[in-house]
Amino acid sequence: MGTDDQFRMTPQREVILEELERVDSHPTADEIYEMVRERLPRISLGTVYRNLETMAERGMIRKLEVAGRKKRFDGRAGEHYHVRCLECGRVGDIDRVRGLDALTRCRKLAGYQIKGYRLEFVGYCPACAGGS
Amino acid sequence: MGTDDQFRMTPQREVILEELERVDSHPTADEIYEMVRERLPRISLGTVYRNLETMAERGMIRKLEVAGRKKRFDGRAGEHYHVRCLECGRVGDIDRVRGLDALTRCRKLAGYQIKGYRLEFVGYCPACAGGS
DNA sequence: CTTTGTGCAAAAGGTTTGCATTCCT
DNA sequence: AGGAATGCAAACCTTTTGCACAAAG
Repeated sequence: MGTDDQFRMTPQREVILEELERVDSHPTADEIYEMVRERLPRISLGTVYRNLETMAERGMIRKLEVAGRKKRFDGRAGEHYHVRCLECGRVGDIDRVRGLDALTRCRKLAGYQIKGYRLEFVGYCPACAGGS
Repeated sequence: MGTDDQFRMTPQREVILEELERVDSHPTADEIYEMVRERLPRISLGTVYRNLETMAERGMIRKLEVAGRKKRFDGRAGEHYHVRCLECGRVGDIDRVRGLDALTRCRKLAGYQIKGYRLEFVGYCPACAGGS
């Protein structure tokens, strides 16, 4: 009575996971592809996309929902905020901590020069009310 | 010594602007295209894209920096937050008000069932430091 | 032998761009 | 004329998908 199908830890997945955990840059799919390709030259971009998706569904990695054209992925656990560079698009982390406000942390930890923030709530609209 | 080139208020731009101000749904470019097309059947999608971009640069409208695949546009002035429906992708507004916290407002005003939020800071990373 | 994953290449979705033409001024 | 904007179609970039083959249980 397997509710979920079996997941196989293939070499491709192992390497993707390792590379993703090695960096803290929230790479895009094609960046991950390039990183992985140095170790598995024959891997295909399609496989990278498929596996990132699969692993994100299983909670093994995180798919970032940030503004911008390309999707980004993250090997880190735990909730945290992000900082996006207006110039180069780079995305950094900010721990989600109480007590010390995030803006201050941001300046201190990452050296980012903060210009503002975007707050986006998510949930179910009246029409879709299906959420619960 | 014209720093900026001249901007012409063409019928196409007028209609795009009117339609955008008429709704509060933060339409995507193709939704705007459909709306506008009922009044200007011969307008092209390219023109819509170009004009949305141009008008956003001039601050006449706002290009939303929200998560998701398609870009969205907004005819409203003033800063405000957004709510995104996890089911249908609809994007609603929440005024940025002090005193009454946003979560409460969100439930009251829009009837959204809030499941969480995304906070994204923006600024310049150490490498791009050019911001000032 | 059945299921799951892979590589490859084609398709799809969204946006941008080149070019000849039209519209203003 | 001369610059700016338009329509059309082709190009582009990112992501997804179909399919035949390979690998794992």
